[in-house]
Amino acid sequence: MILTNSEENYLKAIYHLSEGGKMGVSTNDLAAEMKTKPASVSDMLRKLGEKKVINYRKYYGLQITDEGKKYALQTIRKHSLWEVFLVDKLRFSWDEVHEVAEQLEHVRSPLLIQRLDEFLNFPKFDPHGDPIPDEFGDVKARPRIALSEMEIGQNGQIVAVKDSSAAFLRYLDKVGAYIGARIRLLDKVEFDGSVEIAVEQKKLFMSKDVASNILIVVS
Amino acid sequence: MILTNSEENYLKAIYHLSEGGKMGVSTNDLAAEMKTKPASVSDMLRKLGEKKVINYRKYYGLQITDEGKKYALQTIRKHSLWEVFLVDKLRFSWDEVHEVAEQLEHVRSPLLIQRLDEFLNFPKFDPHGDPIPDEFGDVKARPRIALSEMEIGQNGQIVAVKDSSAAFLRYLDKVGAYIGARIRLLDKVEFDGSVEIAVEQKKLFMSKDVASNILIVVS
DNA sequence: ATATTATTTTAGGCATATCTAAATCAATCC
DNA sequence: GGATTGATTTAGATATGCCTAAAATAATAT
Repeated sequence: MILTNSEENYLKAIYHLSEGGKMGVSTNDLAAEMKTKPASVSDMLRKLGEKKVINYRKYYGLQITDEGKKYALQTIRKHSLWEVFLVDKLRFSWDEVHEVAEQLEHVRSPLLIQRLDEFLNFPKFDPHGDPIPDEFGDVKARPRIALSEMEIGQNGQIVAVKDSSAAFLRYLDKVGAYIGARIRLLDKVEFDGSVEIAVEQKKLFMSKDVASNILIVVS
Repeated sequence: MILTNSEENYLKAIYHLSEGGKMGVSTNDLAAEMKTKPASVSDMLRKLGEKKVINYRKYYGLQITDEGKKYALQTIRKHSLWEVFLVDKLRFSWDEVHEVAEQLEHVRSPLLIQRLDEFLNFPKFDPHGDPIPDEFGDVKARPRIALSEMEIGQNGQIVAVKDSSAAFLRYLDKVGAYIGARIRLLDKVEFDGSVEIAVEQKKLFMSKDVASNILIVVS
């Protein structure tokens, strides 16, 4: 079955939203993610339902099917490989790659992706530290460490927290340390184990207690 | 101004047809080239006329404008660079590249093309031996030699003939030596200067007289 | 010069993908 | 339980790009 570029993009967004959030994906959320209107999303959900890549019951909700996941992972794989190409071979910085990879991911040629993968030496993670699905759609679990265990100069991304108390989350919110935020460990204070980090460019200090409750994927 | 992918493709075809043939481009020819129907071409010509990339008078004919040429050459440049990438870096053979490059050429990112050009070491010719327009749309004139002057083992493409007599053209037609045909010089007979060549894979012998009237671009 | 033929264009439809405005459904609040 | 609110869907438009069938124009043949 052939999906249009637009259908591929929606499916990718649905996959990301349903993995990250765990709960159902709302029409409004999808509209925001796709920078479009809820009415357009409804239209598309009906089509994706007809193509069996999602289970869709109107006014109720949706669920991505195994078939749909396969397509989403395929697209994510292509996107990621192109990002690696742009950064490793064409000297793009990680903030320049997304828009271009968004276009490149829709090029249809299995041979191209196979050869690109080989040319890039079968990378396992994209420039943002996210794992690259293999040709069968299998995703390697990302090795995560506590922020307190990072080395000086290392970069990473917040992927989870151990403590989910409201007080802790309020604090994280205040300093801008949301899930997905980019972290760089600038310095470690040996005396008390506290750390100096940059969260999305913004420098701040953090106690060892806090830092050991934040899980990072290094990139 | 932004052109759609389809508009870019039409413009490229118009450019090629009006360069190669010299005479005006007919709606029918364009339809054949684009594998579509004349009615669709008429529609598109009106749009291209409105966008001032061609001068179009219905039932009369069309002419590509300077603006149009600029866009066509830009697209051809992107196509060619991707072809070089596919062949040089991803080990594609020259007959596998066209369809993929056809998709890649529509990716919009000036930085991408600039960096790709650099990554490929500023190639001047594509894998078919055609010149690659530079970023300003300038095309290097291709150095052409007579078939009789090729070295053994060299490959090239027929680009012109010196003798245009009907008899000569009939002969060329018979052996499949059309403009654009791929040539490989297999052997030269010192005694009479005759050559053994492969024209599009097909082996044949040719007298020095004939061979010196066929112009080749080596690749 | 008129008739035939070939080319080209218009008219009207279909599919994708989007939009705004209106209608419908679900959930929550007295 | 009924009314209000918010989310979602439908209805009706627009734009691209293609199609077939019919009309209009140009080229040619007699």
